[in-house]
Order: sequence, then structure tokens, then C-alpha cells
Amino acid sequence: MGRGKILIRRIDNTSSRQVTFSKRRNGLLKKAKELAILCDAQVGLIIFSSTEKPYEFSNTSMKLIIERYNKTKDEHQQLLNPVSELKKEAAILRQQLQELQQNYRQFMGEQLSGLTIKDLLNLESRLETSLRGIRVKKEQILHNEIQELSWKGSLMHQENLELFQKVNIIQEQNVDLCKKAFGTRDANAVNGNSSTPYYFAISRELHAPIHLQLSPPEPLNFETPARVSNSR
Amino acid sequence: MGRGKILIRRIDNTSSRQVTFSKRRNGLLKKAKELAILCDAQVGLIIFSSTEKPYEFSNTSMKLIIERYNKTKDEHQQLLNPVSELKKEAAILRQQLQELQQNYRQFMGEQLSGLTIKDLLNLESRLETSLRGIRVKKEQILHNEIQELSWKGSLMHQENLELFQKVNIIQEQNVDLCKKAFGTRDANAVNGNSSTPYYFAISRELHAPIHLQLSPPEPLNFETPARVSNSR
DNA sequence: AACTATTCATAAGG
DNA sequence: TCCTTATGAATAGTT
Repeated sequence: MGRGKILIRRIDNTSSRQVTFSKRRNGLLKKAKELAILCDAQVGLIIFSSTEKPYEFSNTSMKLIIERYNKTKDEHQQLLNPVSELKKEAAILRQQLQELQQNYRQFMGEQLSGLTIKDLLNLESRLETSLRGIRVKKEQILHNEIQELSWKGSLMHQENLELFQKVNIIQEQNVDLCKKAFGTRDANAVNGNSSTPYYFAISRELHAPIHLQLSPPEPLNFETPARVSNSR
Repeated sequence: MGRGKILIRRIDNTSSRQVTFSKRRNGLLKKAKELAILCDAQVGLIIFSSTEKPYEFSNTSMKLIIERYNKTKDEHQQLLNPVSELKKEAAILRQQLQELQQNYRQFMGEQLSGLTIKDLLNLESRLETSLRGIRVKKEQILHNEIQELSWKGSLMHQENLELFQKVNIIQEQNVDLCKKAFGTRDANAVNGNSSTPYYFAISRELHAPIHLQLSPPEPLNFETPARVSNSR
């Protein structure tokens, strides 16, 4: 009864839930009152909102109703024993927890048996499996790419180091040759075009070798639009 | 809501009253249940018909609700005893329950209670969305890794090329110097340790530069995840 | 118990 | 929280 039909399930949006609570609480209280009047019944209604606020209706004293209730339940003594109450609540919570875990597992594709529309469930399960398979496959491919890149990278790094060593060796030979060719003159002069020898220009980079490794995965916030340009 | 409007006053006719009681009682119980579910409230409802029959609804233990009610009324001081321990446990269980519910909802989006086809279709699409989201996220991470590796790789390749050029230059200078120092003798002799000059040893690799790129994707069957191109 | 014609409650949106 | 409105739900009266 409203602009649209709704499923009877917890309303996720907090403010919506509060609005609905307010409306329905009033409706319920009104209906309780009407029932009591119309049908000459004894009605007691207690409501605690999720924000802990209490609301109540009773056409006679709530105390009376509760006493009468307890009498019919013949559990008056237990009511005075908060320990058993708490134990009971703990038991209820545990059971709820277990049920929820059960549901959770069912959705993880583990226990889909007790559900009514078999075909659709099978479909769903298969879909899930398929999706997971594809995901794994893609992951695998990407991981292979990374490993290959890492491997090539380290090859290149190696090569880099070797080249660096060779440059150094030749440089030294150069210096020696200069000494032989021009006596005590500065060997660097033969380079002619620079006062900075290649040696230094090169080592700058080489002494801080680039590291080709996977960085630890930083926690990305969920649903960040993929910057995957998927050039594959 | 019926064939005609009625005044809210005691229904004199006994059978009418009982019929109405039956209808409205069920309605009230249903509404109470819905309120509890929709709004995550704690609801206790006790009804005694004029014929003394009891009816009740409570989403948690009625005794708990009554106790809580009494607490708010009487401002009873609680003894800090084994009672408080149990209360702690209950609180912890409640929190666990809530966390699990949260996880559950985040993962699934929904609860699995009203298994209509519509619901399942919804569920299915949500599941797909979830999986797609996770998949995209992972892809994103891996792609970032690859891009970084590619970048570093090309840096190193560049460095390699520069080193190669420098080696060549120095090599040439070496040759010149040798000529000056030893007349027409073969300049390569100065390397002394090899008949293969570094030049060749190095160029072997360098003339076939390693390519740091992703290989083209092989077509995946079924449900290929969205190729998010989004390059923001 | 069913069946409707009505009224009512309320979901959605300001 | 309150108002408005469209719509689905509840139910009064009837069979």
C-alpha cells in the first residue's frame, strides 16, 4: 500500500528505515487501539526502535497484561531471573548467527540444496562458477605477463650492468692509451666534446638499478572505475 | 477499508465481533512482524480476545522484551555479576551478527528469503555485478603493475641503448688512440683478452631489443568480463 | 471461507 | 517531520 510494492526485508537505507518505522509504528499503534476497542480485546504492544526508543500501547495497564501473559505462560518465575533471559537471548543470537552463516554458504555456492526453484538455482550456481573460472583465467594470464616482464626486465638489468662494466674497462683503457699517446695530459680531453666523462653520466643511473618487481597490492577501494585500458 | 466505513466502537454483535477480531488480529500480527523486519525493531504484541484466548507476536523472546520494558519503566539498577558477563556475551554476539549481516549484504546485496523468479533474477544480476566489480578491481591492480613494469623496462632499454652508443664511441676513440700510439697496428689488440670485441658481444642483444608489452588477448569464452576501457 | 467493493495505510518524493 | 499522491493492502459486508 504505497507508491509501489515492497519486499518485507530490512530496509538498508537508514533514513528510509526511520521514516518507515515512524509511519508503520503509528499505523500499528492505531490498529492495536482499534482492535482493542472494536473487539473488546486486551491488547499490549511494546516496540523498541533500532535507535533504542521505546513505544507502547495498552488499553488496560501494561502491567496487568504482562502479568496475565506470564500467568498463561506460567513462566513468572523465569521472568524474574535475568540470567536465564540472557542465556536465552544468547541462544537466539547464536542461532540467528548460524542461520545467517548457512545462508552465506548457500550463496557461496556450497549448499544450494534446500531451495525451491531448482532450475534457476542451478543456473545461478553455474553462472557463478563460470564467472569465477573466467576470473581465474584472466588473473592467470595477467600474472604470466607480469612474470615474463619481470624476467625480461631482469635480463635487461643484467645487460645493463655488463655494459656498465665494459664501459668502465674501456674507459680505463682509454685513459691508459691517452697516457701513452700524450704523456701526462688529461686523458679525458680525448673525448673532446664534454668535460663530464661518460663514466659519470652513465653510472648515475646504474648505481640505482631499476627494480622490476611486483609491489605489494595496495588496498584499492571497491568499485573504483577501472583504469584498465585493456589494450589486449 | 471495506465495503463501508465503520466507527471505531465496540461491535455489539458477538459473531461479527469475533469475525472482525479474527481478521484484524491477523492483520495486526502481520503488521507487527513487518515492522520488526522492515525497521529492525524489537516488537512484542500480546492480545487477549474477549473470549480469553491469548495471542502473541515477538521477534525476539517476549520475556526479553518485557524485561527491557520493565527496565525502561523502573530504571532498575543492574547488578554487576555473572549477569554482566552474559550481557557482554550477548552484546558481542549481537555485534558479530550485525557484522556478518553487513558482510552478507555487501557481498550479496540481498537476503534470500522470498524465492520468486523475480528475486532470483535480481539476485543473479547483482551477483554478476559483484563479481564484475571484484574482477575489474583485480584487473586494475594487475594492469597497473604491468604498466609500471613496462615503464621501468623501457627506461632500462633506453639506458641500454645509451650505454651501447657510448661503448661504440669510446671504442672508436680507442681505435684512434691505438692508431696514434702504435701506428697501423690493429686497435683491437688493446683489449688483450678477447678476439671478439665488446662491440659485437654487446650488439647481439641490443639489436634485438626486448619488448616489454602485453601480448594480445586470447578470446575468452562465455561472459568475457567487460573490457573496461575507461582511461580516465 | 471466499469474494469484492471500499476504505485505509503507506511508499515515494518534496 | 509533515504534506501530497498514487497504489497496494486490509477488511467490511455479502454470499
